[in-house]
Amino acid sequence: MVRGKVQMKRIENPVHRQVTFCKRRAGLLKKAKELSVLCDAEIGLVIFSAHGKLYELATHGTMQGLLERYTKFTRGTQLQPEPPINESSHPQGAKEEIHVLKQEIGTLQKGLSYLFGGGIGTMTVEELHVLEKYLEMWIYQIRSVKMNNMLSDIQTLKDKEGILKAANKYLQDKIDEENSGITNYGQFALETTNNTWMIEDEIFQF
Amino acid sequence: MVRGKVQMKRIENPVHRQVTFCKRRAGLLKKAKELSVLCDAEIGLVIFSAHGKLYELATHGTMQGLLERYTKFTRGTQLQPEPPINESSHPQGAKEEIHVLKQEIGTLQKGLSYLFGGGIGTMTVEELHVLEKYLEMWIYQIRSVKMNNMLSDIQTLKDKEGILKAANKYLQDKIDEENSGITNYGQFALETTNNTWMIEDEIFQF
DNA sequence: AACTATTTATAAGA
DNA sequence: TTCTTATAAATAGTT
Repeated sequence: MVRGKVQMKRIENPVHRQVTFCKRRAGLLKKAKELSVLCDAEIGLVIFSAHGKLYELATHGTMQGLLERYTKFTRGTQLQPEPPINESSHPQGAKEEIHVLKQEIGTLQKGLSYLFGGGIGTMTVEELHVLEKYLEMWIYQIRSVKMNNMLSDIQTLKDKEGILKAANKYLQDKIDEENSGITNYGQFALETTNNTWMIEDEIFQF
Repeated sequence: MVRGKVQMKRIENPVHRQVTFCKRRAGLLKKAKELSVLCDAEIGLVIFSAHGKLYELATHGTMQGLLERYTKFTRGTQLQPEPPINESSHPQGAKEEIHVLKQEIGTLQKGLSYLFGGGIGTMTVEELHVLEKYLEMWIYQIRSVKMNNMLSDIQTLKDKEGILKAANKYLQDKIDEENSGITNYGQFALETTNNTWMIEDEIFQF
């Protein structure tokens, strides 16, 4: 007998939980069928028990058919509002761009799930190959040669910087040595911090 | 008030049908949530009204996640682990965000390889086209962010280089001016070509 | 949307 | 699981 309201939380007693699961599952499936019949609605119901067992109901045809309908229905709203980003329009806000990018990825993930979860037709080996090629290309491009080239450019510039600094210091030392006690030209080029250089009275900041 | 048992057949009166649909739909969704909470079950419920409107419920995460699980379950295939994407250190700030993006990509990649590795994909040529577009866009955007950061690094180094060159030249001029006709120290630091610098007798090549 | 007479679902015990 | 039964919850028809 029902003694008072049931608390809306997980039933801790495993036996009770299992019994309740059986009963309510049956009830839910029944209600779903009734709604479908009475109101001419198409209903899909998927239940995974805590232990991973699957129970399902599809009222108008197969679950696969329903998922296709669902995919078609949601694809329009989930995938389409996908504005391409123009990175040059946000030259300063890398942060903002990244935020949008994250959203893009989320949407994409969603969209892909729909595409694959409720896809239509059968994929041939040929199609699989095409898709594989795309993924390979994708990964390859992320690690692309262009990236390597840019990294190498950066290294070259860093090397140049080191040599220029050495040359600068050498010249400074020469001046100091030559004019010690005679004339004081002051510091012409001085690295005051990691990011600031002072030449004569002018300060350059990176 | 309820007068006798309800006949388990489509309600012909459209107004009654609509009202019943609203009420029973709410009840069904509530029951589904309750079953999920009480018995720790993952439930997905999709309802298309007679007029095609969609109502849905997914209790653990998203519907697409559930559909993935459903697809996986019904296909009886297993998910293979996926190696992470390569790491490329970046000196500027957006590093962390990019790392997160990479992880996101890894997750998606995982899902994709499962879906494709499973060998039972269901995609039309049309859908493949859509996916193709999205992958292209995605690649472009990820590269964009990385590219921007790297370009900014290069610019900073180039700026440094320019200032160092200016300092170098300034010092050289001072020496020339001071010691003209008296002592010839030669060229301490001289850019001989685009890629070669000579300091004293040593030649540095980039 | 709110009300209420009934039916229906179901928790606990067996 | 299934049956029983006391009670809670859902809801059909009305306002």
